[in-house]
Amino acid sequence: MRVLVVEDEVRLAETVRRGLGDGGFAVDVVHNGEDAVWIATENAFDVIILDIMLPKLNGYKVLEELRRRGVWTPVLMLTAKDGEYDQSDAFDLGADDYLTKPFSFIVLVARLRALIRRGGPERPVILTAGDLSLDPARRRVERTGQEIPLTPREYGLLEFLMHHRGDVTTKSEILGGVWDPAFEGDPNIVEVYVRYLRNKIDVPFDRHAIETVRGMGYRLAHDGG
Amino acid sequence: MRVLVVEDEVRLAETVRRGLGDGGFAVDVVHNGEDAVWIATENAFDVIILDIMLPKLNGYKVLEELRRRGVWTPVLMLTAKDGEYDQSDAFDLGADDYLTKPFSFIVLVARLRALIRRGGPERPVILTAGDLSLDPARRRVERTGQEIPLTPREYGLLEFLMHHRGDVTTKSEILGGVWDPAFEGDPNIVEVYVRYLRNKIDVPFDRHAIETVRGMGYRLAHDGG
DNA sequence: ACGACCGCTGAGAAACTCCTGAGTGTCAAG
DNA sequence: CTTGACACTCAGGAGTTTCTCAGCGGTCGT
Repeated sequence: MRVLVVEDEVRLAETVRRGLGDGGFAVDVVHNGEDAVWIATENAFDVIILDIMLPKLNGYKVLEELRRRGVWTPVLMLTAKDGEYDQSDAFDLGADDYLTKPFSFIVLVARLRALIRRGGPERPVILTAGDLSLDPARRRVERTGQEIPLTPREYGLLEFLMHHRGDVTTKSEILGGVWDPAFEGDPNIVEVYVRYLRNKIDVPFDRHAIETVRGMGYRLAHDGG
Repeated sequence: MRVLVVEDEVRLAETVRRGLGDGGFAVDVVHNGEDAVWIATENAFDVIILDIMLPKLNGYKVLEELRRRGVWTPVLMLTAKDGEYDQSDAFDLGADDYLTKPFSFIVLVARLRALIRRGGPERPVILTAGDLSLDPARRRVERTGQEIPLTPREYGLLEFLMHHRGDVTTKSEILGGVWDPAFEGDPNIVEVYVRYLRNKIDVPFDRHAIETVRGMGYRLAHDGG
């Protein structure tokens, strides 16, 4: 689940990044409106958290520009209580939800989930690979109807692989998409989590659902193993 | 897609190198301004990532010097937030885009793609030679729809030959393009890998897809053997 | 035909990648 | 305080890939 956070207050941005990261979201942060338009145009995020007060291009302009460019990713706007803009403006411009600062983190996550669940009409709500299924809205993974409990990291990894199902993804891509983009630890962590996942989702005596492509990365089979 | 990274912070340079490398870019890294001018003048890069704070010759001087020499490769500058230079200076001097450190890797790649796209016509996404096909995005090679698994080196060699398909490429060119430009080992390695490739991609009882041109080098036939 | 050169080949050493089990640190619940 | 869940680190080992090397055979100029 990829989230773009557009927020110029570094402290707040970091808090949100960490919190959502722990919640299993892959978070990218940009600090001004221009970058926001760029990155949101070039990448497919599941939801965008957009502050109004921004350097270079304020939140309303960003939203306007995105919609003009045909980017219909759900947007949750952050409005200040005392701002010059009225909250209802957000809806007028095509925001899908808004939150007044300061906000509770729990509320933020709940609203995000709701937005994602509503989602875009074009995106299938439930990802599947063979008899493996993953429901992003409920963060639930099943094999033949049987729930498989996963930790947040495991879930993040599986969701990432599901999105790229059939393609080889490199360890760096996985690190960038599932861990913090600036993660500087041992890349071996990917191998370790692939193993954890395999232990949970593989069918005994069957081949791995997650195939190792030596020297390249990993690929989740279309038929889920 | 060749990228030159000019960055003196070794850690950051390495991160960028690895990330872009996995993204299918051929990455060269230099750590100071003088080397940057030299290598960028002598080679045809598709885009240059240029840090401002550099030993010997700072980023602005490098850019100035390159333009003076008639090198018009698109340049993306990395500016520090607290630097003495203003970001708008970058545009004045002929930079095509800039990014403020610290930056998100995703943003970097998106900007690069955009720059390259602006710079020239899109390259064909899938390379073919007869019933051989190579998909750079998926790092996947097929013959009549049947996947042929290759090691990273074998893949690199085949991709190189595919790019020069129909032309004779010398052993030195291959060494420079597929191995590290500073490779100092036995050039016989090329012959060895041509053989490995032939064993995997040739059709039995047919002529070699990779033709030997004695005294010159190798040529990949347009019709793939 | 002969020697010099060039590319081909098989074997094996060296380097690397990935897997795995064990262990540390943190945090929250009991 | 203890326990357990989770995220992550680390080191050893198996297997693969990369590279080196030496001998062989074909080709070319003389």
